[in-house]
Amino acid sequence: MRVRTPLDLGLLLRERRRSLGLSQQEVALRAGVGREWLVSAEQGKPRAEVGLVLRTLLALDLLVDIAPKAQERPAARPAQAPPDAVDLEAILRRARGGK
Amino acid sequence: MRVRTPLDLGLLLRERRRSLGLSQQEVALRAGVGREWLVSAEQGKPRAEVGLVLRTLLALDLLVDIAPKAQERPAARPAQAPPDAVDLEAILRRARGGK
DNA sequence: CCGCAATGTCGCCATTCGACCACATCTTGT
DNA sequence: ACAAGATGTGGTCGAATGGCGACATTGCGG
Repeated sequence: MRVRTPLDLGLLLRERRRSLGLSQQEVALRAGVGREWLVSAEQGKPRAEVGLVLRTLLALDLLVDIAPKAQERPAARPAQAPPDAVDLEAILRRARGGK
Repeated sequence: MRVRTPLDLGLLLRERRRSLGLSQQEVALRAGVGREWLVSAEQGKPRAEVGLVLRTLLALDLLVDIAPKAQERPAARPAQAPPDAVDLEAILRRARGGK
């Protein structure tokens, strides 16, 4: 599922927990968080700590994948090669500072 | 990229920002967070707020996908159909309480 | 060599978090 | 009807958050 907001996250958590037939108590225990925390997390609390969130997802056997948005539509082939489509500065900067 | 811990998240954020040739300042501005926050987020702060994290990912055009861990290896086809593979209770519970 | 932008730290401070306990509902099974 | 479990809510309390301003470094460009 695609997650864009804390709300999405909450719904996902709840649905997954249910589909596994677990109680909030059990999940909270496994994830090492308070039951009350889980309650608000499932309700989409935006200020929950990422650490706890990740632990919870893990406890539910959920994998998190993050990737760059697919390239903006190629628009049926670019007419002329965009002259300054590339940010030279950026590339150089990256090359220098690059790991 | 697969994200399992706040550390992974931090590295991802940093790498992505760099590959886009943006400064922390710019990203922070776009995401609506403090620059200092971004600094620690990129360093893997475990207690950062999910809300801010999601906003930042969005500001970097990153998509978050969460899905159940791939089924445990089918082990070359399960010998006999697992008698109690399904948790009846869970299913019932779900059916009742279901949205 | 100087200056500047980028990155990291630090302290201040009002706000909020998260664990825990107690209660209030609801639902379900007996 | 009653006991038991799940889920939500409210309050307490110590601890940490995130934004901001001020600096310290570093690296590069001119």
